[in-house]
Amino acid sequence: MPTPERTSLAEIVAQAARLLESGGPAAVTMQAVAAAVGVKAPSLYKRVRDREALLGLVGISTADELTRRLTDAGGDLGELLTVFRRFGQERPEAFRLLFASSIDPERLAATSEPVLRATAAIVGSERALDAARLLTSWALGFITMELTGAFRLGGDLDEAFAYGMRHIVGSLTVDQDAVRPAQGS
Amino acid sequence: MPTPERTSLAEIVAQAARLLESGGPAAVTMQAVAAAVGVKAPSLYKRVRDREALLGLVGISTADELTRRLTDAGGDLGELLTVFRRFGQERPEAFRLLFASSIDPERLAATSEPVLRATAAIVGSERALDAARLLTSWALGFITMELTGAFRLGGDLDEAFAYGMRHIVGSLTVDQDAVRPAQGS
DNA sequence: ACCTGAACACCGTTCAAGT
DNA sequence: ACCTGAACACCGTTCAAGT
Repeated sequence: MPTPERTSLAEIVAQAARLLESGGPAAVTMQAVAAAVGVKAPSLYKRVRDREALLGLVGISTADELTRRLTDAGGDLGELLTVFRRFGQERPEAFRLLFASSIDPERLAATSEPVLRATAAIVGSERALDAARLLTSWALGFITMELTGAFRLGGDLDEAFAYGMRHIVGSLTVDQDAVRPAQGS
Repeated sequence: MPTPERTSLAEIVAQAARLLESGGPAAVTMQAVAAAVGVKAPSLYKRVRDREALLGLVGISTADELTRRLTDAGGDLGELLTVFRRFGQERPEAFRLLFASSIDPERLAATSEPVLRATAAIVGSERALDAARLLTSWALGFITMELTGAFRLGGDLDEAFAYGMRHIVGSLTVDQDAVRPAQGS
């Protein structure tokens, strides 16, 4: 005789994400997730293959949320970069998970899309991919170091972010091969 | 009556690093490390506070190794970036650990030193820190995405790296405030 | 002074048994 | 058809007892 469902996959993923953000990956135990959705641990395996798959689903939902924010941000490159950074600050654990685990290529492509459109408008579709990778790499590295606390030599981080943004975006609007190097200091 | 030492802290850290690289963080169990150095798990606690502290020591030794390579690389910025990338490719797990966990600020300062010297020579000591952060962020992000396999939209990664390097290094030799934007595509 | 077996708490996962 | 208790393997860590 059928038993009524006491939870859902969506709720499981949501609670796992909540536990991740509040206590890091170690806090996402199957028992803690089960308790959060009002069920015992073995029941989770009806909806999820194992813990790794569950974390993968959290990663996917994180990617989708980021995609939504980027899409809503409009086409300005500075705006996109700022939204990206703010997302990392608001959900540091989810952000780390997203770029630590490997995500489904199609989801990632969707996340890249707003950035690609913005770079295409500046450097043309030919160079849009390289430019998007330049921007994404820099922002990812900056946010990672900011979250890890690797920026400990002092200085204003907001200013450092603006400095980087100015230089990176600026470099796209210049034909690098035509730039004559300035003298030192 | 004293018992002769059957291992050493250095050997423990070395074996932990070896296990990390060959099987990821999950392979670094206290039992596996103990077996690798010829001892039982409880004995490790004579030399290491707990597993987390052991991984911290692996991180420190990784930072020191990276510092050594960067110092030996000379002062050319492109050379430094290439050495950085190669290190990530050779020791992906150690690289990930290094930038995931938080490392002792002094060790990190030592690692930054070669980069800071190189940027100071180009933009002056005033802006050396911001410039070093720009370069390090970009390289860290690029390597992270390369290792995770996030670059799946095709294209030549060596070329993408060279593209980024050209633009980032190039942007340092230009006064961004004086650059007039080019028109789109 | 270092090493170990035994023990404990905790976790992921499986499965037979319940409804 | 979903849920659970019981069980298993495995892990980190502690500690009394060995040498």
